[in-house]
Amino acid sequence: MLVTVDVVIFTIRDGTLQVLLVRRKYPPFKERWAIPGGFVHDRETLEEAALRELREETGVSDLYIEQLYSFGDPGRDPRGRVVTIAYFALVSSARELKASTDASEAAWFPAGKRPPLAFDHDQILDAALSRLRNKLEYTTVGFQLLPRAFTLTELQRVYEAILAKRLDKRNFRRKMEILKVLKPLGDVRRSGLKRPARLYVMRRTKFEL
Amino acid sequence: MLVTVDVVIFTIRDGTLQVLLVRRKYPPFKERWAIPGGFVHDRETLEEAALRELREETGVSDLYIEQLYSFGDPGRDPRGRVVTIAYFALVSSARELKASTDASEAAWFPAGKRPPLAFDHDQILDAALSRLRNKLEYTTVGFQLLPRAFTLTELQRVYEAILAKRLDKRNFRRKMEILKVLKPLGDVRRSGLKRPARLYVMRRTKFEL
DNA sequence: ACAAAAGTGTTCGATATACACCCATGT
DNA sequence: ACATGGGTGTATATCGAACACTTTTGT
Repeated sequence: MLVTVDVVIFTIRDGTLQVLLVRRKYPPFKERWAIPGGFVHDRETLEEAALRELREETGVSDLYIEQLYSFGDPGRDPRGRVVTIAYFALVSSARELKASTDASEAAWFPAGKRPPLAFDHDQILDAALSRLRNKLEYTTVGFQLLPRAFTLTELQRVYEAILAKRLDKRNFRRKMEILKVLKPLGDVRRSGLKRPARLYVMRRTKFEL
Repeated sequence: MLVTVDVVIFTIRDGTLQVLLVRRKYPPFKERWAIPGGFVHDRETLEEAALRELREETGVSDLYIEQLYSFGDPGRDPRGRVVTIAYFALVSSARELKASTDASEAAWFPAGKRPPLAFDHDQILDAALSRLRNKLEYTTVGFQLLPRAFTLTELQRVYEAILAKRLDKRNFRRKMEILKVLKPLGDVRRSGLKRPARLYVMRRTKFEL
């Protein structure tokens, strides 16, 4: 029986939640877009395999990753029995990513507006999305999508992009304050023609996440 | 690479949350207790495999089951690379279970007071316990541990056994009322020398769980 | 009559939501 | 001076936690 890992890689681009997909070059599902993934090697843990796939696709390695769910219906891959352990990962929007992999065409798609995917990858992506939305509410995963230093408005835009709804600025800021994870940097970001915004970094907390 | 399913089977016995373990007859971990499990067959889904293991161990088949997490560290099984998809299942305390399997010795242990287990099964069991406790708070999984008809006190005892703490009777009943999942049966249970308790069944809701 | 478990409301603090105006900056 | 996004507080509704007495039955 074959075991693979598939990694749903999210980032924020242009203010929307986007997911990295690769275009398949061979059958089955030739030319269809799919979630990046590959076989688990003999001496690596499942998470190491997921991190390796991630690094191969994006070039980055130190980031948030979490096991999502395992999919193994017979027939999900027409070539044979393949069980996949799905992971999801969050990449900071500041990271410079390998433009497109040597081996395969890769591109970012808005998570909600994407082409139909190969295999059961639509199902996997939906599971990742709903897990991400859930965790956003009771953890600090959202911070993983931003660069080290960020403004409160940027953070709020991340939440809004993921939840796909507008949030109240004052309530949002109060909630963040209660979490006690924001450390003011004293510094500001001047982004052009308006009042500069204070910068924050995430305080390392043992809990949350 | 080998793929197995392991199933953490919970029930309520003597007012405590118990888990079904089997004693291993062969190395590795000969004589140690372990979570029941086995290989995934070629033409069955992962969940079907988990249900089959469950039926083989307990003789029951229509019950609550849910995928928990996958464990696949190299070295978790000294015989070779084995990835296991862990499930957890809830068996109603009313069910008559096969006393002990033909093939292997099986027994119930209090979930909190159990012997050290084979492989990484302690880790799996801990994960199952914390998942169960979590889900208890925002779903109706707890009902799965009771027979079809039950009293409110019985239901409260289930919650208390799982959370390992006492709950307030009035607050508990109000919470159940808000859930709108209790259908009064009109009938009562006379259990001896005291006031009879009203019986309820769970109303089938599409949501929850 | 009494022992034993069933059943029932109210108060209070904490948390979540709705809502509008002034501030600092660059041009 | 004005346009732009940054920043701030209060009032109300909702939810969870604490808490004690009366009712129904069998003996």
